Amino acid sequence: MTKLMAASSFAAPCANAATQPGAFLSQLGAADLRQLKALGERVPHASQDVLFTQGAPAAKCFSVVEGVVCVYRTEHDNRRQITGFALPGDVLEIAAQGYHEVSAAAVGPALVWEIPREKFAQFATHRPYVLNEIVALMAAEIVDAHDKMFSLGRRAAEEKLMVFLTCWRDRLARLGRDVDPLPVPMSRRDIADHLGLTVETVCRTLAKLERRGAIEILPGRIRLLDTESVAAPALA
Amino acid sequence: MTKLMAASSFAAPCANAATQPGAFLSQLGAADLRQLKALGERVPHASQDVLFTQGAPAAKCFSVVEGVVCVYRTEHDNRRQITGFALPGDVLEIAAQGYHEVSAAAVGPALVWEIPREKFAQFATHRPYVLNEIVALMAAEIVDAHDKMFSLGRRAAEEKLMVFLTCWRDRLARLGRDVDPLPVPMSRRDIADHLGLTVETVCRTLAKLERRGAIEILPGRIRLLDTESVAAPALA
DNA sequence: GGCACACATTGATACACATCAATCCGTACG
DNA sequence: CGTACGGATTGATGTGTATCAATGTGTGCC
Repeated sequence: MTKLMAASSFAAPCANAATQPGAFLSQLGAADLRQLKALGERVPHASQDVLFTQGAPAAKCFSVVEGVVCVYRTEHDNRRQITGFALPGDVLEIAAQGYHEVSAAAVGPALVWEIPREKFAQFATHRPYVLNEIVALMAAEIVDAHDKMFSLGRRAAEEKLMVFLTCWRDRLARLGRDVDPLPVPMSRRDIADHLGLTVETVCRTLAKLERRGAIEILPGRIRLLDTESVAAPALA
Repeated sequence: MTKLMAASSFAAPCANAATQPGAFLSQLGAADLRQLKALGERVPHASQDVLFTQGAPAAKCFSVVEGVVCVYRTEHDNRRQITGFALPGDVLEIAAQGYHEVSAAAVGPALVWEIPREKFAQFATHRPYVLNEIVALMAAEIVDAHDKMFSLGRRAAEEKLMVFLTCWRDRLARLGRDVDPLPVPMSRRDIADHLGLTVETVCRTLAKLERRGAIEILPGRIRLLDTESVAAPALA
Protein backbone atom coordinates (compact mmCIF):
# COMPACT_ATOMS: atom_id res chain seq x y z
CA MET A 1 0.00 0.00 0.00
CA THR A 2 2.91 2.29 0.49
CA LYS A 3 3.15 2.40 -3.24
CA LEU A 4 -0.31 3.84 -3.59
CA MET A 5 0.76 7.16 -2.22
CA ALA A 6 4.32 7.00 -3.47
CA ALA A 7 5.76 9.85 -5.47
CA SER A 8 6.07 7.66 -8.49
CA SER A 9 5.09 8.60 -12.02
CA PHE A 10 3.93 12.12 -11.33
CA ALA A 11 4.57 12.71 -14.99
CA ALA A 12 1.91 11.34 -17.26
CA PRO A 13 -1.03 9.00 -17.66
CA CYS A 14 0.44 5.68 -18.71
CA ALA A 15 3.98 6.07 -19.90
CA ASN A 16 4.12 2.46 -20.99
CA ALA A 17 5.17 2.11 -24.58
CA ALA A 18 4.42 -1.59 -24.95
CA THR A 19 1.42 -1.96 -27.20
CA GLN A 20 -0.10 -5.15 -25.92
CA PRO A 21 -3.14 -6.04 -23.87
CA GLY A 22 -2.65 -5.37 -20.19
CA ALA A 23 0.38 -3.20 -20.78
CA PHE A 24 -1.22 -0.46 -18.72
CA LEU A 25 -0.63 -2.49 -15.57
CA SER A 26 3.09 -2.07 -15.30
CA GLN A 27 3.49 -4.01 -12.05
CA LEU A 28 2.16 -7.33 -13.25
CA GLY A 29 4.34 -10.41 -13.50
CA ALA A 30 4.50 -12.53 -16.63
CA ALA A 31 2.12 -15.13 -15.26
CA ASP A 32 -0.47 -12.54 -14.32
CA LEU A 33 -0.18 -10.91 -17.71
CA ARG A 34 -0.77 -14.18 -19.49
CA GLN A 35 -3.87 -14.86 -17.46
CA LEU A 36 -5.14 -11.35 -17.95
CA LYS A 37 -4.76 -11.59 -21.71
CA ALA A 38 -6.86 -14.72 -21.78
CA LEU A 39 -9.77 -12.92 -20.14
CA GLY A 40 -10.32 -10.40 -22.87
CA GLU A 41 -10.18 -10.26 -26.62
CA ARG A 42 -8.54 -8.04 -29.16
CA VAL A 43 -11.22 -6.38 -31.25
CA PRO A 44 -10.38 -4.54 -34.46
CA HIS A 45 -12.44 -1.43 -35.11
CA ALA A 46 -12.93 0.49 -38.31
CA SER A 47 -12.49 4.23 -38.41
CA GLN A 48 -15.34 6.07 -36.68
CA ASP A 49 -16.57 2.88 -35.01
CA VAL A 50 -18.28 3.54 -31.72
CA LEU A 51 -16.84 1.44 -28.89
CA PHE A 52 -19.47 2.31 -26.34
CA THR A 53 -22.14 4.91 -25.84
CA GLN A 54 -22.95 7.31 -23.06
CA GLY A 55 -25.88 5.94 -21.07
CA ALA A 56 -25.39 2.30 -22.00
CA PRO A 57 -24.60 -0.26 -19.29
CA ALA A 58 -20.86 -0.47 -18.74
CA ALA A 59 -20.33 -4.16 -19.42
CA LYS A 60 -16.70 -4.05 -20.43
CA CYS A 61 -13.57 -2.04 -19.99
CA PHE A 62 -11.17 -1.20 -22.77
CA SER A 63 -7.53 -0.70 -23.49
CA VAL A 64 -6.24 0.73 -26.73
CA VAL A 65 -3.67 -1.48 -28.42
CA GLU A 66 -3.28 0.27 -31.76
CA GLY A 67 -4.69 3.48 -33.13
CA VAL A 68 -6.42 6.42 -31.49
CA VAL A 69 -9.75 6.46 -29.69
CA CYS A 70 -11.60 9.61 -28.71
CA VAL A 71 -13.77 9.87 -25.64
CA TYR A 72 -16.60 12.35 -25.68
CA ARG A 73 -19.71 13.56 -23.98
CA THR A 74 -22.76 14.72 -25.88
CA GLU A 75 -25.97 16.62 -25.25
CA HIS A 76 -29.42 16.07 -26.78
CA ASP A 77 -28.54 18.62 -29.47
CA ASN A 78 -25.43 18.19 -31.58
CA ARG A 79 -23.06 19.58 -29.02
CA ARG A 80 -20.08 17.39 -28.32
CA GLN A 81 -17.14 17.74 -25.98
CA ILE A 82 -14.23 15.42 -26.60
CA THR A 83 -12.70 14.85 -23.20
CA GLY A 84 -9.62 13.10 -24.44
CA PHE A 85 -7.83 11.06 -27.05
CA ALA A 86 -6.67 7.61 -25.94
CA LEU A 87 -3.46 6.13 -27.28
CA PRO A 88 -2.05 2.61 -27.08
CA GLY A 89 -1.67 1.67 -23.44
CA ASP A 90 -4.47 3.96 -22.29
CA VAL A 91 -7.42 2.46 -20.47
CA LEU A 92 -11.06 3.41 -20.77
CA GLU A 93 -13.91 2.99 -18.29
CA ILE A 94 -11.87 0.79 -15.99
CA ALA A 95 -13.84 1.96 -12.98
CA ALA A 96 -17.12 2.97 -14.59
CA GLN A 97 -19.95 2.67 -12.10
CA GLY A 98 -22.87 0.94 -13.75
CA TYR A 99 -23.38 3.04 -16.85
CA HIS A 100 -21.08 4.72 -19.31
CA GLU A 101 -21.01 8.44 -18.69
CA VAL A 102 -19.22 9.07 -21.96
CA SER A 103 -18.99 7.62 -25.44
CA ALA A 104 -15.90 6.51 -27.31
CA ALA A 105 -15.13 6.14 -30.99
CA ALA A 106 -12.13 5.13 -33.05
CA VAL A 107 -10.47 8.11 -34.72
CA GLY A 108 -8.90 5.86 -37.33
CA PRO A 109 -8.66 2.09 -37.64
CA ALA A 110 -7.97 0.83 -34.14
CA LEU A 111 -7.25 -2.35 -32.27
CA VAL A 112 -8.82 -2.47 -28.84
CA TRP A 113 -8.50 -4.99 -26.08
CA GLU A 114 -11.89 -5.50 -24.46
CA ILE A 115 -12.57 -7.34 -21.27
CA PRO A 116 -15.87 -8.07 -19.52
CA ARG A 117 -16.10 -6.10 -16.32
CA GLU A 118 -16.83 -9.08 -14.03
CA LYS A 119 -13.88 -11.03 -15.34
CA PHE A 120 -11.55 -8.18 -14.65
CA ALA A 121 -13.11 -7.75 -11.22
CA GLN A 122 -12.47 -11.41 -10.46
CA PHE A 123 -8.93 -11.11 -11.70
CA ALA A 124 -8.27 -8.13 -9.45
CA THR A 125 -9.93 -9.60 -6.38
CA HIS A 126 -6.97 -11.72 -5.45
CA ARG A 127 -4.39 -9.19 -6.56
CA PRO A 128 -4.53 -6.14 -4.31
CA TYR A 129 -1.65 -4.50 -6.13
CA VAL A 130 -3.84 -4.20 -9.19
CA LEU A 131 -6.08 -1.81 -7.31
CA ASN A 132 -3.10 0.36 -6.51
CA GLU A 133 -2.31 0.59 -10.19
CA ILE A 134 -5.85 1.56 -10.95
CA VAL A 135 -5.84 4.26 -8.32
CA ALA A 136 -2.63 5.68 -9.78
CA LEU A 137 -4.10 5.64 -13.29
CA MET A 138 -7.22 7.40 -12.13
CA ALA A 139 -5.24 9.96 -10.17
CA ALA A 140 -3.32 10.81 -13.32
CA GLU A 141 -6.57 11.05 -15.23
CA ILE A 142 -7.93 13.52 -12.70
CA VAL A 143 -4.85 15.69 -12.94
CA ASP A 144 -5.20 15.61 -16.69
CA ALA A 145 -8.84 16.61 -16.43
CA HIS A 146 -7.90 19.61 -14.31
CA ASP A 147 -5.41 20.68 -16.96
CA LYS A 148 -8.06 20.47 -19.59
CA MET A 149 -10.51 22.45 -17.51
CA PHE A 150 -7.95 25.20 -17.24
CA SER A 151 -7.42 25.19 -20.98
CA LEU A 152 -11.12 25.22 -21.75
CA GLY A 153 -11.93 27.97 -19.29
CA ARG A 154 -8.91 30.21 -19.34
CA ARG A 155 -6.98 29.94 -22.58
CA ALA A 156 -7.59 31.70 -25.89
CA ALA A 157 -7.70 29.78 -29.17
CA GLU A 158 -4.02 30.18 -30.04
CA GLU A 159 -2.82 29.00 -26.69
CA LYS A 160 -5.32 26.15 -26.62
CA LEU A 161 -3.99 24.88 -29.91
CA MET A 162 -0.31 25.24 -29.09
CA VAL A 163 -0.75 23.53 -25.75
CA PHE A 164 -2.78 20.80 -27.34
CA LEU A 165 -0.20 20.18 -30.05
CA THR A 166 2.76 20.12 -27.70
CA CYS A 167 0.98 17.76 -25.30
CA TRP A 168 0.03 15.51 -28.17
CA ARG A 169 3.62 15.50 -29.37
CA ASP A 170 4.91 14.64 -25.92
CA ARG A 171 2.51 11.74 -25.59
CA LEU A 172 3.45 10.30 -28.97
CA ALA A 173 7.13 10.82 -28.21
CA ARG A 174 6.68 8.87 -25.00
CA LEU A 175 5.40 5.99 -27.11
CA GLY A 176 8.55 6.18 -29.18
CA ARG A 177 6.84 7.57 -32.27
CA ASP A 178 8.46 9.88 -34.75
CA VAL A 179 7.05 13.32 -34.02
CA ASP A 180 9.07 15.68 -36.12
CA PRO A 181 6.33 16.16 -38.56
CA LEU A 182 3.78 15.51 -35.84
CA PRO A 183 1.04 13.11 -36.96
CA VAL A 184 -2.40 14.61 -36.38
CA PRO A 185 -4.86 11.83 -37.19
CA MET A 186 -7.95 13.50 -35.77
CA SER A 187 -10.09 15.84 -37.88
CA ARG A 188 -10.32 19.60 -37.34
CA ARG A 189 -13.80 19.01 -36.01
CA ASP A 190 -12.42 16.62 -33.42
CA ILE A 191 -9.82 19.16 -32.37
CA ALA A 192 -12.50 21.84 -32.20
CA ASP A 193 -14.77 19.68 -30.10
CA HIS A 194 -11.87 18.93 -27.82
CA LEU A 195 -10.80 22.54 -27.29
CA GLY A 196 -14.23 24.14 -27.12
CA LEU A 197 -13.90 25.90 -30.46
CA THR A 198 -15.44 25.63 -33.92
CA VAL A 199 -13.88 24.01 -36.96
CA GLU A 200 -13.45 27.39 -38.60
CA THR A 201 -11.64 28.87 -35.65
CA VAL A 202 -9.30 25.90 -35.51
CA CYS A 203 -8.45 26.29 -39.21
CA ARG A 204 -7.99 30.02 -38.99
CA THR A 205 -5.90 29.86 -35.85
CA LEU A 206 -3.67 27.16 -37.29
CA ALA A 207 -3.23 29.29 -40.41
CA LYS A 208 -2.34 32.27 -38.25
CA LEU A 209 0.21 30.24 -36.33
CA GLU A 210 1.70 29.04 -39.60
CA ARG A 211 1.96 32.59 -40.95
CA ARG A 212 3.78 33.53 -37.78
CA GLY A 213 6.22 30.69 -38.30
CA ALA A 214 5.22 28.78 -35.18
CA ILE A 215 4.08 25.71 -37.06
CA GLU A 216 3.99 24.24 -40.54
CA ILE A 217 0.82 22.58 -41.77
CA LEU A 218 1.23 19.41 -43.80
CA PRO A 219 -1.39 16.91 -44.94
CA GLY A 220 -2.26 14.88 -41.86
CA ARG A 221 0.68 16.32 -39.99
CA ILE A 222 1.92 19.49 -38.37
CA ARG A 223 5.50 20.46 -37.82
CA LEU A 224 6.11 22.35 -34.59
CA LEU A 225 8.73 25.01 -35.23
CA ASP A 226 8.56 27.55 -32.44
CA THR A 227 6.86 26.13 -29.39
CA GLU A 228 7.81 29.13 -27.26
CA SER A 229 6.03 31.80 -29.22
CA VAL A 230 2.76 30.73 -27.71
CA ALA A 231 0.15 33.39 -27.31
CA ALA A 232 0.22 35.73 -24.37
CA PRO A 233 -2.63 35.47 -21.88
CA ALA A 234 -5.91 36.48 -23.40
CA LEU A 235 -7.97 36.58 -20.25
CA ALA A 236 -7.01 38.50 -17.17
CA MET B 1 -14.07 -6.88 -5.13
CA THR B 2 -17.38 -7.40 -6.82
CA LYS B 3 -18.42 -4.17 -5.25
CA LEU B 4 -15.75 -2.22 -7.05
CA MET B 5 -17.49 -2.53 -10.33
CA ALA B 6 -20.98 -2.70 -8.94
CA ALA B 7 -23.66 -0.37 -10.21
CA SER B 8 -23.84 1.35 -6.86
CA SER B 9 -24.01 5.08 -6.32
CA PHE B 10 -23.80 6.15 -9.91
CA ALA B 11 -25.49 9.30 -8.74
CA ALA B 12 -23.12 11.72 -7.10
CA PRO B 13 -19.70 12.21 -5.55
CA CYS B 14 -20.16 11.45 -1.88
CA ALA B 15 -23.79 11.43 -0.96
CA ASN B 16 -22.95 11.05 2.70
CA ALA B 17 -24.58 13.72 4.81
CA ALA B 18 -22.72 12.96 8.03
CA THR B 19 -20.32 15.78 8.69
CA GLN B 20 -17.59 14.02 10.59
CA PRO B 21 -14.08 12.91 9.81
CA GLY B 22 -13.96 9.78 7.73
CA ALA B 23 -17.56 10.06 6.74
CA PHE B 24 -16.58 9.78 3.10
CA LEU B 25 -15.80 6.11 3.58
CA SER B 26 -19.31 4.82 3.89
CA GLN B 27 -18.36 1.16 4.24
CA LEU B 28 -16.27 1.42 7.38
CA GLY B 29 -17.28 -0.18 10.65
CA ALA B 30 -17.42 1.74 13.90
CA ALA B 31 -14.06 0.41 15.07
CA ASP B 32 -12.35 1.37 11.84
CA LEU B 33 -13.86 4.81 11.96
CA ARG B 34 -12.61 5.38 15.49
CA GLN B 35 -9.10 4.41 14.53
CA LEU B 36 -9.20 6.51 11.41
CA LYS B 37 -10.28 9.58 13.33
CA ALA B 38 -7.31 9.21 15.65
CA LEU B 39 -4.90 9.38 12.76
CA GLY B 40 -5.78 12.88 11.62
CA GLU B 41 -6.77 16.13 13.22
CA ARG B 42 -9.55 18.63 12.75
CA VAL B 43 -8.08 21.92 11.65
CA PRO B 44 -10.14 25.12 11.63
CA HIS B 45 -9.43 27.48 8.76
CA ALA B 46 -10.28 31.13 8.41
CA SER B 47 -11.96 32.41 5.27
CA GLN B 48 -9.60 32.50 2.31
CA ASP B 49 -7.05 30.31 4.09
CA VAL B 50 -5.00 28.23 1.69
CA LEU B 51 -5.03 24.53 2.59
CA PHE B 52 -2.35 23.49 0.15
CA THR B 53 -0.67 24.87 -2.91
CA GLN B 54 -0.11 23.57 -6.40
CA GLY B 55 3.46 22.32 -6.70
CA ALA B 56 4.01 21.65 -3.02
CA PRO B 57 4.72 18.10 -1.81
CA ALA B 58 1.46 16.32 -1.08
CA ALA B 59 2.06 15.41 2.54
CA LYS B 60 -1.53 15.12 3.67
CA CYS B 61 -4.97 14.43 2.40
CA PHE B 62 -8.06 16.37 3.40
CA SER B 63 -11.72 15.98 4.07
CA VAL B 64 -14.06 18.89 4.50
CA VAL B 65 -16.06 18.73 7.74
CA GLU B 66 -17.71 22.14 7.75
CA GLY B 67 -17.77 24.98 5.27
CA VAL B 68 -16.79 25.16 1.62
CA VAL B 69 -13.37 24.69 0.08
CA CYS B 70 -12.51 25.59 -3.49
CA VAL B 71 -9.94 23.71 -5.53
CA TYR B 72 -8.18 25.58 -8.28
CA ARG B 73 -5.36 25.56 -10.74
CA THR B 74 -3.36 28.66 -11.58
CA GLU B 75 -0.91 29.84 -14.19
CA HIS B 76 2.14 32.12 -13.77
CA ASP B 77 -0.09 35.09 -14.62
CA ASN B 78 -3.25 35.74 -12.65
CA ARG B 79 -5.34 33.23 -14.50
CA ARG B 80 -7.22 30.84 -12.26
CA GLN B 81 -9.55 27.96 -12.97
CA ILE B 82 -11.58 26.70 -10.06
CA THR B 83 -12.07 23.01 -10.73
CA GLY B 84 -14.59 22.46 -7.97
CA PHE B 85 -16.12 23.42 -4.67
CA ALA B 86 -15.79 20.82 -1.92
CA LEU B 87 -18.55 20.39 0.65
CA PRO B 88 -18.61 18.49 3.93
CA GLY B 89 -17.88 14.85 3.21
CA ASP B 90 -15.82 15.59 0.13
CA VAL B 91 -12.22 14.43 0.00
CA LEU B 92 -9.26 16.23 -1.48
CA GLU B 93 -5.98 14.86 -2.80
CA ILE B 94 -6.65 11.39 -1.47
CA ALA B 95 -4.57 9.84 -4.24
CA ALA B 96 -2.23 12.70 -5.10
CA GLN B 97 0.99 11.37 -6.54
CA GLY B 98 3.91 13.16 -4.95
CA TYR B 99 3.02 16.77 -5.51
CA HIS B 100 -0.19 18.74 -5.39
CA GLU B 101 -1.35 19.53 -8.88
CA VAL B 102 -3.90 22.02 -7.62
CA SER B 103 -4.36 24.44 -4.78
CA ALA B 104 -7.23 24.67 -2.32
CA ALA B 105 -8.60 27.50 -0.22
CA ALA B 106 -11.45 27.95 2.21
CA VAL B 107 -14.32 29.90 0.69
CA GLY B 108 -15.58 30.85 4.14
CA PRO B 109 -14.60 29.70 7.61
CA ALA B 110 -14.07 25.97 7.33
CA LEU B 111 -13.28 22.95 9.42
CA VAL B 112 -11.07 20.42 7.69
CA TRP B 113 -9.94 17.00 8.73
CA GLU B 114 -6.33 16.54 7.75
CA ILE B 115 -4.41 13.30 7.81
CA PRO B 116 -0.77 12.60 6.95
CA ARG B 117 -0.54 10.61 3.78
CA GLU B 118 1.62 7.78 5.20
CA LYS B 119 -0.70 7.25 8.11
CA PHE B 120 -3.65 6.89 5.82
CA ALA B 121 -1.64 4.57 3.59
CA GLN B 122 -0.84 2.37 6.60
CA PHE B 123 -4.47 2.41 7.63
CA ALA B 124 -5.59 1.30 4.19
CA THR B 125 -2.91 -1.36 3.77
CA HIS B 126 -4.73 -3.93 5.83
CA ARG B 127 -8.17 -2.90 4.65
CA PRO B 128 -8.60 -3.73 0.98
CA TYR B 129 -12.17 -2.52 0.96
CA VAL B 130 -10.92 0.99 1.60
CA LEU B 131 -9.25 0.95 -1.80
CA ASN B 132 -12.54 0.04 -3.38
CA GLU B 133 -14.12 3.07 -1.81
CA ILE B 134 -11.35 5.28 -3.07
CA VAL B 135 -11.70 3.94 -6.58
CA ALA B 136 -15.42 4.66 -6.49
CA LEU B 137 -14.83 8.19 -5.21
CA MET B 138 -12.29 8.86 -7.93
CA ALA B 139 -14.54 7.41 -10.60
CA ALA B 140 -17.25 9.83 -9.54
CA GLU B 141 -14.76 12.66 -9.61
CA ILE B 142 -13.78 11.79 -13.17
CA VAL B 143 -17.39 11.75 -14.29
CA ASP B 144 -17.84 15.11 -12.65
CA ALA B 145 -14.76 16.46 -14.41
CA HIS B 146 -16.18 15.37 -17.77
CA ASP B 147 -19.38 17.24 -17.00
CA LYS B 148 -17.42 20.35 -16.21
CA MET B 149 -15.38 20.05 -19.39
CA PHE B 150 -18.60 19.95 -21.36
CA SER B 151 -19.88 23.04 -19.58
CA LEU B 152 -16.65 24.95 -20.07
CA GLY B 153 -16.32 24.05 -23.71
CA ARG B 154 -19.84 23.88 -25.00
CA ARG B 155 -22.22 25.97 -22.93
CA ALA B 156 -22.94 29.69 -23.15
CA ALA B 157 -22.90 31.91 -20.07
CA GLU B 158 -26.60 31.61 -19.24
CA GLU B 159 -26.59 27.87 -19.42
CA LYS B 160 -23.33 27.61 -17.49
CA LEU B 161 -24.84 29.58 -14.66
CA MET B 162 -28.16 27.79 -14.55
CA VAL B 163 -26.48 24.40 -14.62
CA PHE B 164 -24.04 25.48 -11.96
CA LEU B 165 -26.79 26.77 -9.69
CA THR B 166 -28.99 23.70 -10.02
CA CYS B 167 -26.05 21.36 -9.41
CA TRP B 168 -25.03 23.38 -6.40
CA ARG B 169 -28.57 23.24 -5.10
CA ASP B 170 -28.75 19.48 -5.59
CA ARG B 171 -25.52 18.95 -3.72
CA LEU B 172 -26.62 21.07 -0.79
CA ALA B 173 -30.01 19.38 -0.77
CA ARG B 174 -28.27 16.02 -0.59
CA LEU B 175 -26.58 17.24 2.57
CA GLY B 176 -29.97 18.08 4.00
CA ARG B 177 -29.52 21.84 3.78
CA ASP B 178 -32.31 24.31 3.23
CA VAL B 179 -32.01 25.37 -0.39
CA ASP B 180 -35.08 27.38 -1.08
CA PRO B 181 -33.25 30.58 -1.04
CA LEU B 182 -30.11 28.82 -2.20
CA PRO B 183 -27.03 29.84 -0.21
CA VAL B 184 -24.24 31.02 -2.51
CA PRO B 185 -21.23 31.54 -0.25
CA MET B 186 -18.65 31.93 -2.98
CA SER B 187 -17.89 35.30 -4.55
CA ARG B 188 -18.83 36.27 -8.10
CA ARG B 189 -15.16 36.06 -8.95
CA ASP B 190 -15.08 32.48 -7.71
CA ILE B 191 -18.09 31.61 -9.82
CA ALA B 192 -16.49 33.32 -12.82
CA ASP B 193 -13.24 31.46 -12.35
CA HIS B 194 -15.17 28.23 -12.07
CA LEU B 195 -17.24 28.72 -15.22
CA GLY B 196 -14.59 30.28 -17.42
CA LEU B 197 -16.20 33.72 -17.43
CA THR B 198 -15.42 37.15 -16.01
CA VAL B 199 -16.95 38.70 -12.91
CA GLU B 200 -18.84 41.20 -15.01
CA THR B 201 -20.37 38.55 -17.23
CA VAL B 202 -21.49 36.59 -14.19
CA CYS B 203 -23.19 39.66 -12.73
CA ARG B 204 -24.80 40.68 -15.96
CA THR B 205 -25.99 37.19 -16.77
CA LEU B 206 -27.46 36.72 -13.31
CA ALA B 207 -29.22 40.07 -13.68
CA LYS B 208 -30.57 38.98 -17.05
CA LEU B 209 -31.85 35.73 -15.58
CA GLU B 210 -33.50 37.65 -12.77
CA ARG B 211 -35.21 40.03 -15.20
CA ARG B 212 -36.50 37.00 -17.04
CA GLY B 213 -37.92 35.61 -13.82
CA ALA B 214 -35.73 32.54 -13.75
CA ILE B 215 -34.04 33.45 -10.47
CA GLU B 216 -34.21 36.00 -7.68
CA ILE B 217 -31.00 37.51 -6.37
CA LEU B 218 -30.76 38.02 -2.63
CA PRO B 219 -27.76 38.99 -0.53
CA GLY B 220 -25.61 35.87 -0.29
CA ARG B 221 -28.41 33.78 -1.74
CA ILE B 222 -30.25 33.09 -4.95
CA ARG B 223 -33.75 31.77 -5.28
CA LEU B 224 -34.27 29.43 -8.21
CA LEU B 225 -37.70 30.08 -9.70
CA ASP B 226 -37.80 28.62 -13.19
CA THR B 227 -35.13 26.00 -13.64
CA GLU B 228 -36.56 24.91 -16.98
CA SER B 229 -36.21 28.18 -18.83
CA VAL B 230 -32.52 27.53 -19.23
CA ALA B 231 -30.93 28.98 -22.28
CA ALA B 232 -31.17 27.22 -25.59
CA PRO B 233 -27.94 25.92 -27.08
CA ALA B 234 -25.65 28.74 -28.03
CA LEU B 235 -23.06 26.73 -29.85
CA ALA B 236 -23.79 24.36 -32.66
C1' DG C 1 -11.80 9.71 -65.94
C1' DG C 2 -15.33 11.82 -63.47
C1' DC C 3 -18.65 12.18 -60.09
C1' DA C 4 -19.81 12.41 -55.20
C1' DC C 5 -18.93 13.46 -50.74
C1' DA C 6 -16.61 14.71 -46.66
C1' DC C 7 -13.24 17.54 -44.94
C1' DA C 8 -10.43 21.81 -45.01
C1' DT C 9 -9.92 26.49 -45.87
C1' DT C 10 -11.11 31.30 -46.43
C1' DG C 11 -14.20 35.37 -46.39
C1' DA C 12 -17.98 38.56 -44.61
C1' DT C 13 -20.62 39.49 -40.86
C1' DA C 14 -22.82 39.09 -36.24
C1' DC C 15 -22.71 38.61 -31.58
C1' DA C 16 -21.33 37.03 -26.97
C1' DC C 17 -18.29 38.01 -23.92
C1' DA C 18 -14.04 40.62 -22.38
C1' DT C 19 -12.23 44.91 -21.26
C1' DC C 20 -12.07 49.43 -19.33
C1' DA C 21 -14.29 52.48 -16.28
C1' DA C 22 -17.60 54.25 -12.95
C1' DT C 23 -20.68 53.85 -9.38
C1' DC C 24 -22.90 51.52 -5.65
C1' DC C 25 -22.97 48.81 -1.55
C1' DG C 26 -21.87 46.61 2.80
C1' DT C 27 -18.49 46.01 6.24
C1' DA C 28 -14.44 47.03 8.94
C1' DC C 29 -11.94 50.31 11.18
C1' DG C 30 -10.03 54.68 12.80
C1' DC D 1 -19.65 59.00 12.29
C1' DG D 2 -16.77 59.35 8.52
C1' DT D 3 -13.39 57.12 5.85
C1' DA D 4 -11.49 53.33 3.47
C1' DC D 5 -11.80 49.16 1.04
C1' DG D 6 -13.18 44.95 -1.39
C1' DG D 7 -16.97 42.99 -3.69
C1' DA D 8 -21.06 43.74 -6.68
C1' DT D 9 -23.27 46.06 -10.22
C1' DT D 10 -24.00 48.65 -14.41
C1' DG D 11 -22.46 51.14 -18.61
C1' DA D 12 -19.68 52.04 -22.98
C1' DT D 13 -16.78 49.97 -26.04
C1' DG D 14 -13.68 46.58 -28.21
C1' DT D 15 -12.57 42.10 -29.91
C1' DG D 16 -12.27 37.10 -30.23
C1' DT D 17 -14.77 33.72 -31.81
C1' DA D 18 -19.21 32.00 -33.75
C1' DT D 19 -22.08 31.98 -37.63
C1' DC D 20 -23.29 31.88 -42.40
C1' DA D 21 -21.66 31.09 -46.89
C1' DA D 22 -18.63 29.91 -50.46
C1' DT D 23 -14.78 27.84 -52.44
C1' DG D 24 -10.80 24.60 -52.40
C1' DT D 25 -8.87 19.88 -51.81
C1' DG D 26 -8.56 15.29 -51.46
C1' DT D 27 -10.26 10.46 -51.62
C1' DG D 28 -13.24 6.67 -52.75
C1' DC D 29 -16.20 4.73 -55.99
C1' DC D 30 -18.79 3.83 -60.27
